[in-house]
Amino acid sequence: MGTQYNPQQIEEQWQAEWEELGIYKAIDNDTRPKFYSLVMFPYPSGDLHMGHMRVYTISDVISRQRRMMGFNVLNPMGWDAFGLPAENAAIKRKLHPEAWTKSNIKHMRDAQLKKLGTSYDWQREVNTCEVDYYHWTQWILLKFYEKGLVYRKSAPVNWCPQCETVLANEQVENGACWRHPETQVEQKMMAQWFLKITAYTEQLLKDLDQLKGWPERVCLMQKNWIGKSEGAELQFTVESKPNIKITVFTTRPDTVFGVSYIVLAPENPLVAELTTAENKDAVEKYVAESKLKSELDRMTTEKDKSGVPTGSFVVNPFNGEIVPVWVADYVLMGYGTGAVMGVPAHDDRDFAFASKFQLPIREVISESGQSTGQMKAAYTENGIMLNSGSFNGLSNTEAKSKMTEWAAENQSGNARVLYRLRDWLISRQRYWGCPIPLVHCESCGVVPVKESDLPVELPLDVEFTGEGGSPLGKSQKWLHTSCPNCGKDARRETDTMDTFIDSSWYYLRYCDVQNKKLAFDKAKADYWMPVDQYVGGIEHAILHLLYSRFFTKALRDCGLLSCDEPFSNLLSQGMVTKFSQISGRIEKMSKSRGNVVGTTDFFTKFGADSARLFTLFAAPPEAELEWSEEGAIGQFRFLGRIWRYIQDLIDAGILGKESSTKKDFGEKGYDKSEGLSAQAKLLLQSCHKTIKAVSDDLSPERYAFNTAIARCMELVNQLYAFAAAKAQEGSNGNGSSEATGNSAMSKCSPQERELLAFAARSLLLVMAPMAPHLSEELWHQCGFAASAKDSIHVTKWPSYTASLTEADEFELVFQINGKNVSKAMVKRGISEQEAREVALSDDKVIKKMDGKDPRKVIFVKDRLVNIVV
RNA sequence: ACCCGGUUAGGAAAAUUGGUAAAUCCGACUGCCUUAGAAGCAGUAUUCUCUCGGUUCGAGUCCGAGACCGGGUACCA
Repeated sequence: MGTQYNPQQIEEQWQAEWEELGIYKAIDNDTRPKFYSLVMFPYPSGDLHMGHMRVYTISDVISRQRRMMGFNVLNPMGWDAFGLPAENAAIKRKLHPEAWTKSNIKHMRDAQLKKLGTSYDWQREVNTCEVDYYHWTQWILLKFYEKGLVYRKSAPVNWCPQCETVLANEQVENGACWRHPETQVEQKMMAQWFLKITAYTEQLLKDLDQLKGWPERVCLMQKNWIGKSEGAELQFTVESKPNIKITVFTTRPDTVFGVSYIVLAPENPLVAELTTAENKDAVEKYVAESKLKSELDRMTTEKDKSGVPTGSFVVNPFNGEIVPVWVADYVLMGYGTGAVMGVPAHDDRDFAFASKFQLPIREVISESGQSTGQMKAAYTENGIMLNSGSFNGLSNTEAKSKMTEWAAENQSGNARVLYRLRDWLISRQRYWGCPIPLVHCESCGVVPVKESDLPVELPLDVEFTGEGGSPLGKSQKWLHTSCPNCGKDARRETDTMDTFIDSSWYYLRYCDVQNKKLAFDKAKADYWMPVDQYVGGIEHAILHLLYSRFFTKALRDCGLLSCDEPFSNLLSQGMVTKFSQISGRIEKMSKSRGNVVGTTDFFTKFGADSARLFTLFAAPPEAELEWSEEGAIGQFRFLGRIWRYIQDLIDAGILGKESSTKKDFGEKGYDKSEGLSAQAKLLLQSCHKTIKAVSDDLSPERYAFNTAIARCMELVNQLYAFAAAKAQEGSNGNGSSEATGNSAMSKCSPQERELLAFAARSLLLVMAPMAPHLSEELWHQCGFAASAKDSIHVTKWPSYTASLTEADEFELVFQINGKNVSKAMVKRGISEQEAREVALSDDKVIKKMDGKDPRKVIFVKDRLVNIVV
C-alpha cells in the first residue's frame, strides 16, 4: 500500500530543493528565446491572503509552462516598499518605517510567496526603499531633469490646519482629516514638482494601437483618461476694457451664435478684474465658498448649478452681441482656459444654468434647419445651422471648421486640441519615499545634485509625529548642504517622490539588478524587454500602466532603452470575493470587510497545490472568483485521486524507480493503438487529447486555466474508468469497491502497462505548471526523473499525435429542418454522399419525412446531415 | 447621466470559425464497503441558454430593442 497524499510532507521539501538547484534562474543573453513574465509587485503591507494569491498563481503558471516550452524565462519578484502605511505604522507603533517594511517583506517572501510554490528568480529581487534601488530612481529623475521633463509650479494641496501638514488624497475622508474628523481640509497653494508627461500625450495615445495584447477596455480607459478633444479657442473682448480678452475653449465653435453668457471659473484671475463695484461682495463671497466646497461637494452626484454675475460684459466676435460674464464653479480652472461660453440651447449644463438664472436660450442648430420653438432640453445632436448669419443652412459639422477658419482670419480665435491629461504632480510632503535629488541655493536657485554625489540617502533619525510639516525638514543635519554649483550653503528639497515613480521602472531594474554604475545596462534591457506577459489588477489600468509607458518612452529618448512600449501583453485578473459577515454580501476579499482567508492555515491543511488549482479552476482569469472552502477541498480530492492512482501503479510495479516499464516515449508519445481493448484505446486517445487541449488552454491566446484543469480531470476520470473495466475483467460483476489496486493493475498486459506509464507521464507533465509540488514528487516516485537532481519543471513540455486525439468513429447527427431526429455511429471523414445515404435510410428519419422529398440536404463534415423538406 | 462588460442546471462554469447545449468542480441524492470517508469507489437527477423581434437549412453564439446585474468616468466645455 502506498502512502497517503500529504502536501505538508512534500511541498516544503521541494521548495527547498528547487531553490538549491537554481532551476528558476534567468540567464542573460541565452540562446533560447526569451520570455519575460512579470507580475505587479506588491506593497509590503504585512500579510497576503488567498485573494492576493490569485495573481501570483496565474503569473507563475504562465512562467512555468513557458519554461517547459523551452523559453529562457525571466520571472522576478520585488517590493513596492515606499509609501504611507509604513509611516502611519511608525506614528502609531513607534516603529521605524524601515524596520516595519523589512519585517513585512521577510514574512511575505518566506512564509507566503515561497510557500505558494512560486518559481521566482530571487536573485533579482528588487526593493524600492533600498538605497541600491532608489539611488537609480534619483538618477533617472536627474536624466529627466536634464531633458527638461521636471519642473516646479504652484499647485493646490490638501492641508490640515490641525496637523499643519499636507495630506495625501487617501488621507482626506469626507473632506476632513483622517486624524481629525472634525477638521475641514483646506486647499492650499504650494510649490510642487511635476513631471512633464504631457510632452508625450500624443505618443501615449497613438501607441495604444500597438498594444494588441492588452484588454480593449484598458486601452479605452487610458484613451478616456488622456481625453483628447478637438475644438477651438475663441476670444471675447470685454466691453468696458477692450484691452482684456476672455479666451474660451470649446469643442462646439459651431454654436457660437447661440452664446448668451460667458462663465469664468472662481479661481480665474480675471474674476477680480472684471467684477464691478456693485457685484464685488457677492462675487467675493461666492469665490470664498467655492474654495471650501471642492472636496466635499465633488462627492454629491447631482449638483444644483450655482453662480453670480460679475457685472461685466463681453462682445461676441461673430455677431457683435453683448453678453454678460458670470462666475460659476461648474467651470474648472484646471481645464482649458478656465472660461467657457454658455450656449444653453446646445449644452445640457448650460441649459440648466440658463434656466435657473433666466438667461436667454437661442437655438442655432436643429434637425431641419428650422426653428423648433420653445426648447425643453438642449439639442446636442448634429443638424443644420440657423440664426447664424452667413453660416445658416450649412451642416453643423461643416460649420465647425468654417467658423474656426473665420475666427482665425478675424484674429478672434484658432483651432485647438486639448487633452484631459495633465502633468504628473510628483511631490509628496512625506518621509517614507525617495528623496528628490535637488538643492535650493540662494544664489543659484534650484540645482541638481551631482550624479557622483548620489544617492541622496533618507536620514534614519527622524521623528514621526505626523504633525508640523514634512519630516525631512525637521532633520537639520540632513537639510543643510552645500550648493553643487557655487559651494555656498544650500537647502535640500524636502519633498519625496510619489511612489508611482518607483514602480514606473522596476521592470527595467529586474533586467540588471546588480548594476552599480547604471540603473540598468542597455544591452540587457534590450535583451529582456519588452515584458512578454504582464499580470496584475485592473485597479492599475490607468495610472501605473500609463506612467510606466511614459517612463519607457522618456528613457528611450534619453538613449537608455530601445523599446517604445514596456508591456506587450497584459492580463488583468479579476478580484477574489467572499461572503462578508459585516455587510451580509459577497464582496472583495479584504481585511476591512472581515472576509479574508489566510494562506498559512490552508497551506498546512490542504497544501499550496490545492489552493493554486482552486484559484485557477473556479473562474476564468479575468472574471471575478468567489473563494469557497468546499471548492478548494474539491481540488484537494482531485490531487488525492491522482496520488492514489499513481501509488497503485507503483505498487503494481508498472512505475517506480526500479520498474522496467518504458519511461520515455519520444517526440510523438506512446502511439501504438493496435491490439488495445476499446477501453484502452479510449485512454490512449484521452492522453493525446489532454496534451493537445492543455497546451492550447495554457497558450497566450487563451490562458484558460479553468478548462485546462477540467481536461486533466477528464484524463484522470478516464484512468479510473480503465481501471474499473480492468477490475471487471473475469471478476463477474460484483468486484471490489476499489477500482484500482494491485488486483486490477496486475491484470494489465505489457502493452497496457506501457500505456499506463505514458498516461501517468503525460498527466504529470501537463499538471506541472499548475500543481508543481505534487507533480514533482510523483515524477520522482515514478522514476521519470533522470536523477535526483532532475526536475519535472525543466522537462520538455509533451507533444501529441494529432490523429490519436479523436476516436475514428463518431455520432453523425441527422436533422430535419434543423431539428435533431436521429443519429448513427459512422467513420470519421465520411463523404457527403455516404452520409446522405446513411441519413436517408435511417428509420426515424424515414418516419419523420413521411414520404416527402428532401428539398435540400446540408452536410457538415464530421458533424451532421440536415434535411430540409 | 455617459462609456464599457455580463446574464447558460441549486452554485461556479464549458461550448476556438453559427452545427448533438451543459465538459469539469461544488452542492443534493442512491448504491457499495468487513480501514464508513472535511479525503474512498460506482452511479443518479436538475434544464433548454434573461425577454421580445430579425437574419439563417440551422442561433447560447450574428444583428436590433428591452429587463436585470457588475465595472469605469463623473460638471473636461
